[in-house]
Amino acid sequence: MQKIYISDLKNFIGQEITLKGWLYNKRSSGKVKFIILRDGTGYLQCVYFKGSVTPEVFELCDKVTQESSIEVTGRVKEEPRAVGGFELDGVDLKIISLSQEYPITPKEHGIEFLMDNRHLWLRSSRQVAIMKVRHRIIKAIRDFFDNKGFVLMDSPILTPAACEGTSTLFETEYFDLGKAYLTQSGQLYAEAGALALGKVYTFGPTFRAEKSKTRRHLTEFWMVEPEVAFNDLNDNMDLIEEFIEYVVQTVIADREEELKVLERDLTSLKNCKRPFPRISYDDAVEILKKNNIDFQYGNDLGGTDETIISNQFDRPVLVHRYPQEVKAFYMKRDPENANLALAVDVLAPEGVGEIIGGSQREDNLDLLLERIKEHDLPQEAFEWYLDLRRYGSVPHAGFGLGLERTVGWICGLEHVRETIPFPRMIYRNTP
RNA sequence: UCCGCGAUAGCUCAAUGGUAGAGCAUGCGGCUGUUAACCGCAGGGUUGUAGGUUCGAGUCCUACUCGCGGAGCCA
Repeated sequence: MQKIYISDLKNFIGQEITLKGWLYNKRSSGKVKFIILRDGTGYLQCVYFKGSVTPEVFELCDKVTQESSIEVTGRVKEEPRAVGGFELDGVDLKIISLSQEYPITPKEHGIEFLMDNRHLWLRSSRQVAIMKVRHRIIKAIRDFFDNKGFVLMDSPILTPAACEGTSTLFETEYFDLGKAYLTQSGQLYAEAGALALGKVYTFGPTFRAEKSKTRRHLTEFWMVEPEVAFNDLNDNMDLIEEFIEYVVQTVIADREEELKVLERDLTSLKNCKRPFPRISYDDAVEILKKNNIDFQYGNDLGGTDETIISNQFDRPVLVHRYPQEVKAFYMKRDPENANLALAVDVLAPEGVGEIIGGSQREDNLDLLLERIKEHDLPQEAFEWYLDLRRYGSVPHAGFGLGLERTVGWICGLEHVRETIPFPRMIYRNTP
């Protein structure tokens, strides 16, 4: 038998149908019972009148508890008073499994309680909406690169050494080969891919063992990292702009309903069209000074600095050419000023902050060797990476976009912990 | 790691150093159009843990545990 979902109801008006799902909420008014059914595709109010169903069915309406799995049968009609615009005139109700007392009631809860019950919290309408937007963002990201001829080339998750040599990594024993680490970035492998396939992207989980404790940090998060051979910093920024515009515009057009559930004001997101402002690090420092921020030239931009800078603009801003000391060893120096790295960060508006970090890579073997020594990195571990400069090196560039921060921005969420089904944070690895 | 805040009923919270309370949830009753429905009644507590001050501690002090917000670091 063909399964019918709530999202298909417009095709069944006037017909008697059977739907399966869970009881989201119920209300009663003596001789009328209202049961809100959810099935993952939507919500449907089912109405049971005492006069039009058997006494057994009417009694079941009282017995059935929140989140019980149920099967409802009745006639579909349009009903502007009900959620979703449709209503089921119920004739039958079957309980598939009666739920025990459900911990998440239709009232306020604290974040600790909700996080402890994350596996159940995911059933509530807000979380469902977030997961649907997340999925659409992932699809938009993949569509964008696929349509431009990029090849998805996955990078390993277990790696022999730090990619950037700075962050603290999760460590594990790897048979007789000593220690292995959970990757913090697929970028170095993406570079190998770019020199093999021209345009590639990696899209997978990455790990940071930093004891970060802010609304922007997870220990496990997803990152998409495109890498393009023969691209310089400007090409990279062009790609970033086109990419962000595509993802944001596609998602807000295609997930309007979910963003409405999240009460997201779309004004700022609709603004998110090319060209984006591009400012240098020096310009950014000027902005901070004008805002009376005591900022030391040469430092990296902090969270509050980013907020002040991004608040100057009505769409994402690209900040380029940072002091090389605060950036990774593999970034190419600016030929016009060796103190600057050809890096670019993207700061999202509305106080969201950094969502992208990227750069043109150092393609000169000797300079890269110098950088590795300066950063005190073990050269042996990077021999394969250096080979990319020994055998047909080319200018190339790429960037990494943090998926959860992007989801948080588009959904208008305070904290990234709601943007991933099961967040991993410094004080939480359950459920 | 550092700074700040917090822990009381299943959940969210209240309670001048003096008998531990409300809303929601649960159970029972009422209501033929409810929208976190509403109205009435009932059950529900080792106040995070361990010490201390006091005639008396949920409340004051000390330590610990757990969590939350932020900083640093980063996407």
